[in-house]
Amino acid sequence: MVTINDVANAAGVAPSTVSYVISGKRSISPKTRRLVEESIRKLGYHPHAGARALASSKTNVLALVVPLRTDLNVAVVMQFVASAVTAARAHDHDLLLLTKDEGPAALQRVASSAIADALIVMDVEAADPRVPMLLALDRPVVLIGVPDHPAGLSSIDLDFTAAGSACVAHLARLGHRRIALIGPSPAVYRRGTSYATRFLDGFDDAARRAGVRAISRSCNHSYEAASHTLDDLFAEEPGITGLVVHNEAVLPALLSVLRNRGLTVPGDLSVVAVCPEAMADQHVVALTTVAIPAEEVGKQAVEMVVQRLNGHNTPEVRLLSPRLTERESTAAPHA
Amino acid sequence: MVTINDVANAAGVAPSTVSYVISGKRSISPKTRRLVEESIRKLGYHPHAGARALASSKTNVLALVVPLRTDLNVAVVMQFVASAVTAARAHDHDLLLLTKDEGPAALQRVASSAIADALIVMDVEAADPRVPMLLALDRPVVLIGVPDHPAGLSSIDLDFTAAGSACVAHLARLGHRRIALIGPSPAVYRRGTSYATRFLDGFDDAARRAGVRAISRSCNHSYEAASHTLDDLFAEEPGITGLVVHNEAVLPALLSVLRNRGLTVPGDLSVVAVCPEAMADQHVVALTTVAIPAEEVGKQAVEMVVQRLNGHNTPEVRLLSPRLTERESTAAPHA
DNA sequence: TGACGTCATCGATGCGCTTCGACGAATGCA
DNA sequence: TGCATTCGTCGAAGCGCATCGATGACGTCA
Repeated sequence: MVTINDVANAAGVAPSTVSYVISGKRSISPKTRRLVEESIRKLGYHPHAGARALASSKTNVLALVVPLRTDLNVAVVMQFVASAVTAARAHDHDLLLLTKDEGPAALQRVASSAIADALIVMDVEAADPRVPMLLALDRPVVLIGVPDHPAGLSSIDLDFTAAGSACVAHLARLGHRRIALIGPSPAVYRRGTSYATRFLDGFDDAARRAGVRAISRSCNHSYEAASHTLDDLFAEEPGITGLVVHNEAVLPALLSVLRNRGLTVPGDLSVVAVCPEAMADQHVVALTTVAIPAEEVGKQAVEMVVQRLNGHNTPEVRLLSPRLTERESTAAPHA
Repeated sequence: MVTINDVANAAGVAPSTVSYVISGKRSISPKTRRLVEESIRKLGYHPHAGARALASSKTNVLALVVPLRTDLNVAVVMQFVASAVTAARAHDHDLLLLTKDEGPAALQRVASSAIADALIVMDVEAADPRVPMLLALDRPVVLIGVPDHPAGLSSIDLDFTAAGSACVAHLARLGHRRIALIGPSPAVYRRGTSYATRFLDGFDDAARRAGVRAISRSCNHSYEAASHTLDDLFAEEPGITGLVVHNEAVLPALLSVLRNRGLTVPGDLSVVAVCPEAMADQHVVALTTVAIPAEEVGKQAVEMVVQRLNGHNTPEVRLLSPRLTERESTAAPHA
């Protein structure tokens, strides 16, 4: 292994000088800098991460806690992770992957062992058992999703309440008076994932304000489930002309069901989907969507956490404003 | 921070004794062991990862290089990562996430800085530029996917050649004489990802052996693309009665297209899909599949790498046998 | 009873790095 | 010319741990 001493010898300087060349924490004459940098390159020197962590109490690693269920959100989670790792590298950090399944103990472990400098936690629930422990961790933490009591933690998420409202507002503006929400699977509600209820709140609220009749159902993402949910909705409220789908996974199945029943979109039924932008064009008819800005969230999460590592010490809650993009799946209802 | 010295003091023993209690590398009297373990628990001691890495030259971290394009394979990649991280934890290792985009330099960096003990590299291409560097790395490496010249590297993958053959064999056995393959997107072939061509080889080969007329097309995963590809195939070979789909992402769109054209599955057309088992039931008709055993691959990849870390030093190429599960989407063709 | 082996524990050393205080040389100003 | 600064560099200390050789205590066997 090439050490800082090897570099120092090769360059004819002291090891500490090499260190200062690398960190830039003291001024170095152009001549020595050049000498050292050449030796580094020539020897292919890379500082030993462990030694560095030991001496400086910094690992340059961020821990990312991800829900690795394969049943849900896959595309969204993936987008998020991708942008987070990119952003982290841009700030000279690596990403350590933890799963939600490992529970609070894993967070404790990673923090106490100085494996990571900070944590980013996805899929936070309304009353998340991890929150109190994260507070006690004395390392920067950023949550994706907003718990009921964020206390001193930073968090970031799409403003799902506003998103719910935006969908209703759009349909109402087009003239729809009876609409329905197809929400996430019952499991999501059961887990208390707060985005589901926040969206529903925004949906109901906007419907009330707009004087629109609105009902909702949660729905699994099989073809069967989509079909049953639709039956339920039309049974309760036969005159539905607008559908809000807050469940990316069921979209393909749902659109198939509609087609099989001879219902055209947007002719018979307008559809607004809450999903990643990229998913809008993967269907027969391009979908009007409220985008889930997974990339933006990932990037900002990393940046918030890096800021806090740099001493910026005020917790902050960021809610990104929803953006509704009108495409072909919504139109005014038949008179 | 709680150090090994704190524990030693609390327990009234030497630091080295604490170390031996933890590692089990020397015998310890039951009494001291109890004392030490209690102190560890009471103080909430976790060994400092950096210090440990420095002293022992082991990080207990595995680097996982993932293709984080969101356009492709998302579900498969996700499954794989999930099982890898679980398996890694089972062997007391953490997972560091690297993206393919970072290129060979990132691998170099991670290895030279002693950030990770070993590497697992996904989405390996036939002539992968990373292979030579990985060889020079002097750390265990396991590849997911098989390059043309695996040289001294271990690798694991589904036996895609056999998978291609299995699909053809199944359709041939049912009596189909004209079949088509809808393959991955052109981008995949362009990148030289070897599983695509291996599958195609197996497909062609089996068709020849079975005396079946077989053609193939690559296909993007939009609705449009699916529709065009289908046109192409039927233009070239009007009598097609069996379809092999080696492209998870296009499945929903493809099935929609078929339905819209009034083609029933398996009545007019039998469909065999190559995709994760979990995806088989997400469609109107449960799909006959050759499973992509992402979980198994992830788990075994980790286990191979851990074995090599434990001194088991022979590179090994594992090809998992395909498993075809017959469901509702295949049947004998109309006479 | 003495020589010897085993078991449990200790102390010292070093892993590779960052950081702090110290120090000589070059520079400023009077 | 002399003194105070500033600049660039060095050496030493210490981060928390694993590991090796050494050391006693104890038991065994002759």
